[in-house]
Amino acid sequence: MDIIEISKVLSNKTRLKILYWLKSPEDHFPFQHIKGNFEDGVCVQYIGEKSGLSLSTISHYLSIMQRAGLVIQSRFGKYTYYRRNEERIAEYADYLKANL
Amino acid sequence: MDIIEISKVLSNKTRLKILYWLKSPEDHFPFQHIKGNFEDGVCVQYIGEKSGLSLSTISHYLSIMQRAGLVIQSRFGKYTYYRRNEERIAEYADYLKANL
DNA sequence: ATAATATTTTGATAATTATCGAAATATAAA
DNA sequence: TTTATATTTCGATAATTATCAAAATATTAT
Repeated sequence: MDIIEISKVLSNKTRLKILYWLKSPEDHFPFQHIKGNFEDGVCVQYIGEKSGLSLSTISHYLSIMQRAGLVIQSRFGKYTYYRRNEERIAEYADYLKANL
Repeated sequence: MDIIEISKVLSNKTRLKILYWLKSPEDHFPFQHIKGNFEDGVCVQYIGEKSGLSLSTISHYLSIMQRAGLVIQSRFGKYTYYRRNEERIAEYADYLKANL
């Protein structure tokens, strides 16, 4: 469990918001083409639009979030979906509680 | 509970070490002048020496750690002691568990 | 009062992170 | 197989953080 890597991810307002939005995508992302449910998460475009930052920035954010283990990426055709990695997120909080 | 502020503090190896050392000062700081116990924590010099960084850097680190609520400062004469703020630290982990 | 010691603050530069637009990839659609 | 769309990667610059040495403060000891 890399506290430094995860803390860096959490040191940014937009990344925290992304994590929050992905808790309940139905409430935060109005519609999505193709896959009607949110099982696999939300695609990069939508997250980008909602964030107000450029897609390249958001793509980069999501990749460091995934490297840190906080989200899970899955690609379907030309779309990339991201969803929370609930296990890891809970694990991190537990780890801090026990070791910080 | 400011996740960003606290995460920034935790995004640094030396600051994490300080938090760790302060868990059991007796094990990490061999002796201390004047106050024989560690009730009030450890003084800046010792933390500085152990860290290998300059005192000005460590003083600055400790002040942002205190601003974030993770340590408690107390001054006695010309010495400043720092100790962990266990309540806040535990609170933070709980907060992440519930809200991240 | 003066000198010595501990800590903090300031000012500077190096290193890292944020962020964009453009270019490159990947894949689907025509 | 060209074209259009989604995403990622690259290259650049702005903003923030890291870190030091020197100067300024605080307080004790002479």
